[in-house]
Amino acid sequence: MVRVARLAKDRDADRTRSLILDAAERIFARDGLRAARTLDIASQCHVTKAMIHYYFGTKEKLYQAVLDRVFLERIEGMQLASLRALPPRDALDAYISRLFGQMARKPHLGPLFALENIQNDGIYYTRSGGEVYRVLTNIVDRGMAAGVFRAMDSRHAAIIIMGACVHYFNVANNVRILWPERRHFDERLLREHIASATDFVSSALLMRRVRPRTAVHR
Amino acid sequence: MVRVARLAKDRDADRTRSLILDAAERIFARDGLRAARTLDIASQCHVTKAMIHYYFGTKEKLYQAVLDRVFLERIEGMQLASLRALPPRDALDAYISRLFGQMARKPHLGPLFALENIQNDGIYYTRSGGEVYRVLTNIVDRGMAAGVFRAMDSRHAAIIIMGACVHYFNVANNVRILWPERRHFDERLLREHIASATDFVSSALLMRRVRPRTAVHR
DNA sequence: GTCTATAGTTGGATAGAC
DNA sequence: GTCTATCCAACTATAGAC
Repeated sequence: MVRVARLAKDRDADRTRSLILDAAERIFARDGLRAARTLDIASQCHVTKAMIHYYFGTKEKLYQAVLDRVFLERIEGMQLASLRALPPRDALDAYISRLFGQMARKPHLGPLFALENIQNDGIYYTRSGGEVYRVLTNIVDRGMAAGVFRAMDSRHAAIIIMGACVHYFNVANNVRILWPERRHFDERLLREHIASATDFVSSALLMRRVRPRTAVHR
Repeated sequence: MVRVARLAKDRDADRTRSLILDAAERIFARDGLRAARTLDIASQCHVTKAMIHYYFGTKEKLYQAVLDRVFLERIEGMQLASLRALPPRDALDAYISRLFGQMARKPHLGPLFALENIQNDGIYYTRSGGEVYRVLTNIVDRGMAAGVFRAMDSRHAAIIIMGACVHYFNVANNVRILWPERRHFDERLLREHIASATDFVSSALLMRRVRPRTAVHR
């Protein structure tokens, strides 16, 4: 190691802390808590491992801090309280739109939550993360009561809708399965997915009149 | 360690090999390749770590063997070739039904594939795993051509449908978010999910005539 | 606040007896 | 084919200089 101590004027506790959180968020979103390496996190943001322990104590506490931060961001970004007040169709549209707004800004959030659910049963997030699901359940229930959504179990509906929206991000690094001509995550594909998923969910839920087709083969 | 060498008559290479694969499948489905511990796998099936290396060489090769096996099971269980021959609606029903048949038998398959996609970009599975998606794409394309499915990009549709079906298994260990009265994965919930998801996907895709509602509030 | 150096532990893999 | 014992690399976390 030839690196020299950073100049005093370049030291900034808030900035360093936030850089570590940003890097940790990306690394944890790929590796999960157990497989993530503090060295990977440190070198991604050009600090030393010691800094992680100086600011966060342990890897586990850093992980908790990461989830606490994204949880706050999500709660603010989704504006859940306001959704409960909107009429069901508008609330559904707004819910999905805000959800995708967040995922578009940070495509790794899907994997981060997926790993947390699978590997840790959501114990680092669930504390109050369930609100995101419960608001969606509420929207579906109100839509059914108002007669604008088809009848179905709203809790299953919430999980299915969420899956329809977020699965894309879990397979995003592997899209060459379906798009061999593309090797990586792509801005245009993302926009297409958002449009498709929004449309898909609406079609599944909405009671709607369809203009009769001329040719129906079965 | 007080355990004594197993009696010669109780030695069975095929059985041991298969026990290791079973245990590894479960552990990898929770931890992923990197975080999985060979000691965990070994103790789950009451053999020693040494046996894993005797039969499979390295942890990575064991992981590959696990994915190769589930890949074969899936290909056989899905009977993909036959699906290409069915009319679109029947093919879609059969596809989803067979998919859920496999997931019901092994609920950890969802997490196993999710981790593989997120953490390894599918490189241990994709070799030919894309066929499962491509058949679904083909079904959707044929359904649109026949006028029985709504118009949409079939590749996005495939990803969305898959997400609607499998997300449930990723959050299954965390269902107390929505069902506080239940603490664990549950047989009845699974059946409900299968029914809901099947219905959801059909409603989203099918061109159908809906009988007019009497009261529509917006 | 940031660095280097290192302690302490875990875990993948191997050697060799039975 | 299965076991015990052990090697060694990788990793988290700490100590202490600047």
